[in-house]
Amino acid sequence: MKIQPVQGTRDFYPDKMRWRNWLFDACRQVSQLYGYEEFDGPFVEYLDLYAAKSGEELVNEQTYIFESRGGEKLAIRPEMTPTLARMVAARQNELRKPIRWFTIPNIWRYERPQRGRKREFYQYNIDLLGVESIEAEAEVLSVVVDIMRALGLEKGEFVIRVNNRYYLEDLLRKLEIDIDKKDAVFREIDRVEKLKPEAFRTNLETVGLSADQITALDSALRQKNFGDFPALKSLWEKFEQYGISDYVEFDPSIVRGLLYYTGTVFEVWDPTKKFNRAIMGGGRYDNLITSLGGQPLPAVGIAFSDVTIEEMLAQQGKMPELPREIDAYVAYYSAGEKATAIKIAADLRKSGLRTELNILDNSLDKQLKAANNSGARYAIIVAPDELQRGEVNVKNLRQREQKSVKLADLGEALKG
RNA sequence: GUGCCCAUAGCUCAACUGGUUAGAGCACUGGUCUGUGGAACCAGGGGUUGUGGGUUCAAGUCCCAUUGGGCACCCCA
Repeated sequence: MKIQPVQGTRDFYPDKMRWRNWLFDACRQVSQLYGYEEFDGPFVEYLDLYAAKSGEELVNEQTYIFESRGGEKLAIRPEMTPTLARMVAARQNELRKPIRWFTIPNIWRYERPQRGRKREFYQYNIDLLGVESIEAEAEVLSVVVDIMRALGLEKGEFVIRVNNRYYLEDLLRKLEIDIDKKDAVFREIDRVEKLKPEAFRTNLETVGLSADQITALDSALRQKNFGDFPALKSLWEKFEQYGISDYVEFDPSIVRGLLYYTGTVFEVWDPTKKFNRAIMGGGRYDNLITSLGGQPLPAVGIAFSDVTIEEMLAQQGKMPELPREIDAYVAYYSAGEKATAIKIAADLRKSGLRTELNILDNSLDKQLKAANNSGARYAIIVAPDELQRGEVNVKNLRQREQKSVKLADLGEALKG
């Protein structure tokens, strides 16, 4: 019987796992540099947690829902923010503020997999809660910029597109577009880039906008200047102070689908747009904690997944080479030297060196080949003649040089 | 959830319009080389052609279903 993996799930063989760890390490390191702490939560929640505020389609069509044995409606987390909000609301008073948290949960969404989209993925989330000023946005985006740079992406290789939903609402008001039509109009704005111009017009006509309103809206969306809109103006001043203004640009067509965003929204994109989706998405969600029964608490967050970031790196030829690496491989001439080899390996490990011991009683020839494939920097060859002098051969596998070393000096010889 | 494309050894691919025991390169194992690795040469193992049905004298090749992968839509990380 041959069983294939479940659609859209991920197998991480060691080669791939090294990459995942590399990615997670970068996220953790940078987040901690800014004083953010890692947290985690359960990967199942009551469905109601999402029903409240996530997007309708996300909950109704893309969430894995099941009934527990007790008959409760449960959901496998399709995003992390509601869990974060629930946890914060539950201990709101005792938590030190502002709250700087990050997490890398495993997320599930029931969608048709395609490039940059699986059903199972890891999603780095960073959130800053308790800061009303737009300085929060600047700090969170600054972390994001540093992570991208830690991953090897420089200026011009990614761009953070920023907007503010209130700016859009303002725009609708100026164009005298009925506020009741906001959701429908936002939806079209959100995908204006993907729609053909005619489709954009027709869709808005269907919503009930006049030809003049559509033309005015269309040209306003091309305007890459937010004028004197206060929130955006001071946000750009902060970007300047944080030294990240080279990485951001204003884009009035950024809306975001999730319902809980208020004010600032942002997305990270591949500037070549070869990958025609946002790599990251986030924004301000000032009302989510209250809607889950907490006291008012402003919040800003952003998230990206291992799948999209991999696509981004691959697209730009930036996937790192991460070969297997250990410090030493212990080989031995014959079974007679094995006991000594075991002891040497144990000693090396005690001194913190990653040491693989040859475990098959095969020829030296094979052992050296294995040593080479193990990714070891050094091969330790335990052989009778040298052993009589209290020495072993130490072979630098990269430089192909070999010397005989006293057992007592072995640890020192491998440090360089 | 809708439409379309794809599926042959661990990997990348072959196999004329359906026609004899499904091939190659790389990788792997062994040998040339029983105290020393990445080269070369030689040899070898490994596929009931994703799975299950059907058509046919005959199917990797045609049909149906199913599973997985990909692209667009949808949505979104």
